[in-house]
Amino acid sequence: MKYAKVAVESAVFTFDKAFDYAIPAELEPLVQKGSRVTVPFGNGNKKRIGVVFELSDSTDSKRTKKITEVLDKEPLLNGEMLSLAEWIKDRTFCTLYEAAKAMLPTGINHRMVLSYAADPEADSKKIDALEGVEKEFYDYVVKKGVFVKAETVFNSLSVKADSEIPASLVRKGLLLTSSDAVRNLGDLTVRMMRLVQTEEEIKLTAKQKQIYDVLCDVGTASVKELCYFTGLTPAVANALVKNGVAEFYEQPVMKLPDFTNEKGERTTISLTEEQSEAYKKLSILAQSGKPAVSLLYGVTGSGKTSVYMSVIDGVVDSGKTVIVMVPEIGLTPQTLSLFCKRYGSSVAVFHSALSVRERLEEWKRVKSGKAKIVIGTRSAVFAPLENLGLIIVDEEQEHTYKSEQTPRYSAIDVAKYRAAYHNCLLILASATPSVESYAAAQSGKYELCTLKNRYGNAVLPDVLTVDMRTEEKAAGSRAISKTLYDSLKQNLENGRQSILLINRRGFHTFAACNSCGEVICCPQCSISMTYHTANNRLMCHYCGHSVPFSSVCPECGEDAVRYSGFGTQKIEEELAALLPEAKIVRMDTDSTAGKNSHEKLLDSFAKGEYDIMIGTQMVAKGLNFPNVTLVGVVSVDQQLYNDDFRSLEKTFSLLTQVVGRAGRGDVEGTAVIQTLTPENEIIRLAAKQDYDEFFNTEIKLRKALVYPPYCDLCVVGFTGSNESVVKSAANNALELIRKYTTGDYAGEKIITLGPMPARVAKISGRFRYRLIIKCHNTKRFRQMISALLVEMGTDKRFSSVTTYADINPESTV
DNA sequence: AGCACGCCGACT
DNA sequence: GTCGGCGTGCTC
Repeated sequence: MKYAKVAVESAVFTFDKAFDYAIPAELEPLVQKGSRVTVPFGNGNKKRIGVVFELSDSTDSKRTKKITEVLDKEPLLNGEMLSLAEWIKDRTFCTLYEAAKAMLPTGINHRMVLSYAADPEADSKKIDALEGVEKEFYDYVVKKGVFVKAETVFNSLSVKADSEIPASLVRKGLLLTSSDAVRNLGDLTVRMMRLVQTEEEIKLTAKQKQIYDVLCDVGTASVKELCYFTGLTPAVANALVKNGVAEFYEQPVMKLPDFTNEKGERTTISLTEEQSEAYKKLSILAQSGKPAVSLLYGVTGSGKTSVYMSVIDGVVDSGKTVIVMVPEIGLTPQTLSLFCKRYGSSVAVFHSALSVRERLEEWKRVKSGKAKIVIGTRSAVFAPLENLGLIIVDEEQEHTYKSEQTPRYSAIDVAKYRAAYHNCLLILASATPSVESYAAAQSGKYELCTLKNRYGNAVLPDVLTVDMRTEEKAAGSRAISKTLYDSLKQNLENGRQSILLINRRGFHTFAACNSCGEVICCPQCSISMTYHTANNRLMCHYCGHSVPFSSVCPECGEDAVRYSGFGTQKIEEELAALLPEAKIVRMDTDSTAGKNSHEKLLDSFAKGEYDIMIGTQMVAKGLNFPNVTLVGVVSVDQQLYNDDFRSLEKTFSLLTQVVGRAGRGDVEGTAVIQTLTPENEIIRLAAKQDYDEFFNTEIKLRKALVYPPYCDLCVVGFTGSNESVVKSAANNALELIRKYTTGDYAGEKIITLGPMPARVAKISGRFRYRLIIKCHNTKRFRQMISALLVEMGTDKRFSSVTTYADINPESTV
């Protein structure tokens, strides 16, 4: 008998491992390492999906069950990926299956679907005894004559999905169940809605009328948009269609970029002396056949892309493959089209805006060896490329490279793992490297390549810092100073474009009662709600809860609730009033309503169809518009005085990039920064674009206060709906850590802070507490944290609390 | 996390 | 005497 070690889905960290299963003789030729299978698991032998990690001729376990089914003809994960999955489990405290799943495209996932059929051997007395909905349910299944999907029965009979009825019928021996792995595809299209012409008058409910009215106004809209504008659920849309008032139709979502030239066209890249020096250094490292990490530090506008494109040429020519990671692909269409033009169809894009099916197709193109260059966001680091020759991480300081959901991996750490495995070069590129990376480069751990000069004629823009405490505001505006207004107006008159940056975090349009002072908060989260002009509703950005805006205060009953603050929508309104002749476009990262994708908006902005672009941080990054000569930052303070240890670094990086956006062409640019604290050093350094001085001050601070790179941080988080239980769980964990460090883990040098509530203390009704541990991320330390998670996870007192650990999270608040 | 087993109270 | 409440323990 042969055996397989299988990582099983929906296991929990506390008992997760590769479980031994026997391979039945008939499946033996089909079961392979890296393939998915279904297996019976747990007391109920419920069928679950698993991934085969190893094959063996023997087993230590006494009771092995048998693999039921093999789902893949070809293995999905090779040896490298399987060991990488174990490495990720070890470092991020997830289950083996979760780690494996993170490496696969969403479209490839199966889900287990439950179906029912009548048991032919059922006791006829029990059948006769059925009544009501139970009888209806049973009769429906009998009528179908075959196994029928649970979901189908629920929908046709309007039975709720959590109904007890099927379970009871199964218990009585009347129904048989079967669960099957079904491929999770679809999502090729987005569901749109339009009205149908009808002769007859149809009576609509109040809610249906709302959707009807919106449709009358706009003609067509996606169901998602309709729900956003009305605050209703898709159920109301379904009802309208059922009534024959409207109909659904499907519209394809975003397309892959066009490969105008299949083969690609290699235009010559001319490099400056400085660039070609960096290129030579990187090429030697890339061809050395040894693993290496290099930090490519080049000021904004120094042409980092030209340098690493040249390195890629060499690597591709030597028959090897390349991964290029970018922070947020939707906002780098320019980089994207550059790659597609140059390398044609050997480029594959791992793009969050692609449909599930398109993602799967791209993944298969890479897996089959047809595509050799993968460009994409965080998950692109798992691209199934063989023979990797180079990995590039663009804007390496960006937080998007760290996953904040299970598995909580850092794509840069994974890239290091893969670079070591393939003996290849990893390039971390940035204009403002993270303090940790730059320190590593200085200590010689990374190879440092520096580009100090801006490319071509571009010069640093003038930076005006506006003191918002004393500065006069533009007429009728609360957020825009006269200086900024004058600059915008002048720029507009000169026929040039401007970008206005707004920090969204904590800087939204909230609603408060002018009579009693009550701020309208989300009932499930400890956060104030944001006013949206588009649908006149208050929305919670954490859980999505929304209510119509009302000026009557829920607390004191006075008609005195007003909204205020400077959200992007509010700024847009103010600006439109100030500069009525300007064409303004707004870009929100979380705006769901726009019919135009970011890419389209950016494209029309680049073509000059708009004069001013307003947006949140993402507009500051990686864009290159030669006609933009003015950049304004509405307020920098929220970002600067955020109480995370990285807030100075983030502000510096943001400001440097924003300032770098202005004047990339031949015309000198201007940047206007509005702040309440103009004396702040960070603002001065960013205005000068002086990274080195920033680094020198910041690294001293990190050393004095013991923060990375002088230690690692491990956040242990506790969430649950009962605050006092969550709190006592956190206290108990602290006790356990004390016990460990004086016992089994004596000598482990750590500093524990907390427990304290997270800054957003409650999300979706769940309270959040955390411990912050300053530590060194060693195997022994991780073993201690594993032990802690297991002990917390098995303690009955805390069964209602979820405990997790995250090493070096993106933020500690 | 699920899921079943098992040992107590409310009902036929 | 049976149904079903949730406390407890296990998962190859």
